[in-house]
Amino acid sequence: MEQLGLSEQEIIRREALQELINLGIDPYPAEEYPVNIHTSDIIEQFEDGVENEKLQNVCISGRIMSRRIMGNASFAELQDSKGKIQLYFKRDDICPGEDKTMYNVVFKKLLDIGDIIGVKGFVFRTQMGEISVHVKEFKVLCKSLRPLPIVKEKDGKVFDAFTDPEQRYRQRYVDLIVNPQVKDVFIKRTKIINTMREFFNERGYLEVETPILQSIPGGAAARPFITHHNALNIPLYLRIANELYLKRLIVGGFDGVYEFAKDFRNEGMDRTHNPEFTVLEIYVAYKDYLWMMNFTEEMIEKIALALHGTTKVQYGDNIIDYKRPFRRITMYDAIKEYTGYDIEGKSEDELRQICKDLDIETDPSMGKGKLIDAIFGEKCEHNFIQPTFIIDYPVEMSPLTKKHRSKYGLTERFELMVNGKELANAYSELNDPIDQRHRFEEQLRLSQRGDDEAMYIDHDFLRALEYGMPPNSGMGIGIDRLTMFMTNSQSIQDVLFFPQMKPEKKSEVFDEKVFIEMGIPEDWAKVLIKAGFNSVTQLKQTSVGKLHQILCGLNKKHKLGLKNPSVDEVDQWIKS
RNA sequence: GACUGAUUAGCUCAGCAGGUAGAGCACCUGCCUUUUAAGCAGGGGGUCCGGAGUUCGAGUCUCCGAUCAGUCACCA
Repeated sequence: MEQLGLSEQEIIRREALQELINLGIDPYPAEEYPVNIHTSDIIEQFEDGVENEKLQNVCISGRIMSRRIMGNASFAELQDSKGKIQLYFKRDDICPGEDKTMYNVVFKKLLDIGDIIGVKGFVFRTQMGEISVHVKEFKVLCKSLRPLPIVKEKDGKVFDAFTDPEQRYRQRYVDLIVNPQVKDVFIKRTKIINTMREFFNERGYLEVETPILQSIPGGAAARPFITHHNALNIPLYLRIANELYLKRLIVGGFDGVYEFAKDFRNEGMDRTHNPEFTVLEIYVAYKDYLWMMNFTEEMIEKIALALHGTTKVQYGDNIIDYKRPFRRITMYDAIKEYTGYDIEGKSEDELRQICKDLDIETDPSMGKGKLIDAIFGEKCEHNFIQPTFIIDYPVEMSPLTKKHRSKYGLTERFELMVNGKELANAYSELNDPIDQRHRFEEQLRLSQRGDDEAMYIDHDFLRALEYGMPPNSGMGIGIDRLTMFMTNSQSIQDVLFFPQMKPEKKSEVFDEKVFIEMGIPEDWAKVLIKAGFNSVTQLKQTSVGKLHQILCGLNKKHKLGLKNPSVDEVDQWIKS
């Protein structure tokens, strides 16, 4: 009965699976396969006319990606984790004796594109000049029951590429199999993280883990995901940031702590936002934001070099140069540069007027900080394509940042802009507990004014500050965005293995029980559903003769092997 | 959440001005012992996203819904 839901090709593959079993071949063997080399190594190491012992006896495994069968000889492409190589199968080499089953039946009939096999043989170059493995023996390692999308390629040109975004993201495993460039992005992503980790570890900073379930979602302003702890009977939030916990560790006496953290924000999704995302946050004691700027530059330059061997990286139409030093400009100068307005010392009302003049929408809940942020966001941010540090943010926008050492009303904060987007954010951290309390209270006032993004007050964090937190500087950088920039990916979905999607539409299963209860045998009930009957009324509206025809037809078509009912029987089913 | 567009075979896509649903690859049968987007000759395969409507007749027109994508809104 199971063939009812399957395509023709899937049925054929299941039949092949059964035939393999009938031949005594285990399509899913348990034992280790003694692979001794990767495809890419073979291609690198092969030299014409050079006797290479290792290549005389290779043992590789992977997935069959294409087959070209030509009578008693065949070619196939095998793909492993590192690449692809062509295989050459010759009937009389595979089957030296009388019995040609392994070639004629197993290889030619029962194997398919997508199957995973292991082969042993020697490396040679074909007349057409392609380095190939001449197969002496092969072994089925895993039978594939679903046909893969077929992607063909010639001279670097790809035909029938598997491009549908929905399928690529939902079935990333398929995407990874047939689109080799995809793998590359994720390898780079890991390389970015490893480069950063090394950079921090070299300096003696400690990688730590802090809570993801928090009772106060602090450290940033964003709507959280809420969950519930049954045993404690309290709400818990998935963290929107880990900043306040890392600072507690600085209070505790560590010189430098960092965490690659999954954060969660219950907000819109688009090309640059996913509800869960990864941020690196690092805090270093006794440093300030000027030090942190140099540190950040050095780190990013190093990443670019590690990935590309150069500081110049293509992103869309632009070439971004991550060579140190990056441009630095204050937020006020940036606003002056792009709007002509000098907002230094302006009151909230004056700022509101400027917004109006600049055609920027405001609402009454917006304080000075938000107004300035709106001007910057609307008029300036997108202009900073090359890496640029925007420094000295207004105090109202930065409730966790130390006041500027010399400029009144500002804080010691920078954001790194690249490609017109925020990439990193850093401060000289506020360690004055009394000031911190005032800032939180100010946030509370904003929230009472209707700003639903103002920060929550975390009293335990304030208590920690009261014990004394050494001066320090912290920096956060979005790993997903950094990966996008470093791999020329235009969508965050391309740098996440499994981007958030709406749940797959479950095919509406009309319960066959309803038919069974009418007295229809279970097998035939399933056939009826296959035939598209989803309700009793629908069934009763169909003439008995037609129904009988449909049922017998499907039975034959799908080779179900059921005994056809008589017209009278069918009549009784729908009469009841 | 709003607007626009997409949804047809396993995959990539055609399909008109309503009239029995098409191609290439994949699949099946046969031929072919160094091919390569292999080739040659045959063949099967579709709830045209779902539902309702208009019509003698809907993949095609109208409405409702689902999913995806893009833009915007939201998002320091």
